[in-house]
Amino acid sequence: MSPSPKKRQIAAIKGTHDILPRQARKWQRVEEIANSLFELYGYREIRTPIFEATELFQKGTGETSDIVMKEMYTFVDKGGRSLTLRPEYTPSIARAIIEHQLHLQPDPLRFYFIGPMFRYDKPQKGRYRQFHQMDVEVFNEKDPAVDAEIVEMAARLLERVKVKGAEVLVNSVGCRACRPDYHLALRQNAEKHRKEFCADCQRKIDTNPLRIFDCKVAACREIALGLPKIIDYLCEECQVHFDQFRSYLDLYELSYKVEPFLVRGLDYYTKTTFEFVSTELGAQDAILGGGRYDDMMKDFGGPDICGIGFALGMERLLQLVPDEDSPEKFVYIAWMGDAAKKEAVLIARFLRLQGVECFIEYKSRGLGNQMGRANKFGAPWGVIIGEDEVKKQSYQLKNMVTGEQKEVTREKLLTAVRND
RNA sequence: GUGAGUGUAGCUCAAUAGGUUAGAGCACUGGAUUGUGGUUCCAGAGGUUGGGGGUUCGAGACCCCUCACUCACCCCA
Repeated sequence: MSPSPKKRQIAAIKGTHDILPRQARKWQRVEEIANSLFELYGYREIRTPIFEATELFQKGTGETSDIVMKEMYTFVDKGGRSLTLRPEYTPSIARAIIEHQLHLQPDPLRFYFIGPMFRYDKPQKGRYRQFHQMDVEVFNEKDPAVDAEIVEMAARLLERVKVKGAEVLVNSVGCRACRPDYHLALRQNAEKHRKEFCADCQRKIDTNPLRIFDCKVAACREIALGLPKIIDYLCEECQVHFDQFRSYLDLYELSYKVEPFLVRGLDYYTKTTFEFVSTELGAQDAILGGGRYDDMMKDFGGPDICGIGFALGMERLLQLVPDEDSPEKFVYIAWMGDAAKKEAVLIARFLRLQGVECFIEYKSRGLGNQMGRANKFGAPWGVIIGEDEVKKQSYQLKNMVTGEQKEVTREKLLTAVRND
């Protein structure tokens, strides 16, 4: 036969990452903080499938958005259905509400979720193909007070996970009544400067003039400053909404910046939009972004209820969350000989039943070796079990920090370890 | 999708101008010490130099392709 084929190492696919135990511990910490905070505000977790009908995102996220046009993981299943791994979460929640008629139930329509999203982007710092978002959504609350509430909640979250220096940007993008007028004015105005813009911006004049504000070319920025601002074109309703939103932010004593050029990338946003940015993240500087989407449910053929929410990038957030080395709290059980091994297993079972974390290894090793491992793993306690201990039914308990050691019964062992 | 840069042990990095068997520190395994850890000493294991092809007497180094990562564009969380 031909020479055996070379083994090719199978690696995690592009844009995906393993979250190894040390890192996972940090994820858990942040997730727990987030979950309990959201619950505190009356939000409840909702979990939906990781893939949906492709059509859901085409309609919900928007046919013209980059996400739908070029970034979706879409495939056909064996039944011939076109499915898509969710690139964002909002359409899934909207779908679930309509499907289960959640708006007719007595529960509040406030939801949160943490999980993976998928976009076929070119990976770079802060941007991955499988990434994770925290998602928060409120439905059927028109009042601008709720807009401010979720911004405040987001700010509290960052505070609790000790992220410093994030800036809060807010804006209003108007509604279906006032946005067309603004678009027209913007386009006409930009048209006057067409020759002065970069090639990209010239194209944007025709496709999506709002995007001109995102351009980083100095000349374009210069011109952009003189272009009309959405703020000056808001209809009465949107203007009042925005003013009240701001007054509630002031009530919360939250510092923020009105960023008239803040444009959210998805088509469905109306009125309030906001974004938290950090200068420490590089080009992908948005930690979270969100806004109001008052027309989405109706457009889905569902009830005419409004919505507002935000998505937060976990990978980006975790870059900013300081590491915390929480001390280990487990008991390392060292044993010598077969009789002691069985005794060690029983002691481990006993302690675990009592809610004490313990660690036991089954490979026969010298005591010095075992103490060395206990130390290396950071165990604050070591228990030593040999033939004598089995006979006496009492064990050597060693404090790995002070080096003190004493003989204890099973019950004394438990109380000593617990009271530490 | 576009452009630029970088890939050597698990990690951080060496290897004169292309020249023998690719080295070091940390980490890992074992021993000194078979009932006592952190220090020390000794030893071991670990690499087709990201992968493939080419130039050459000879390639970790040079050329081409490819893959991955990084940074930026684009876009977004």
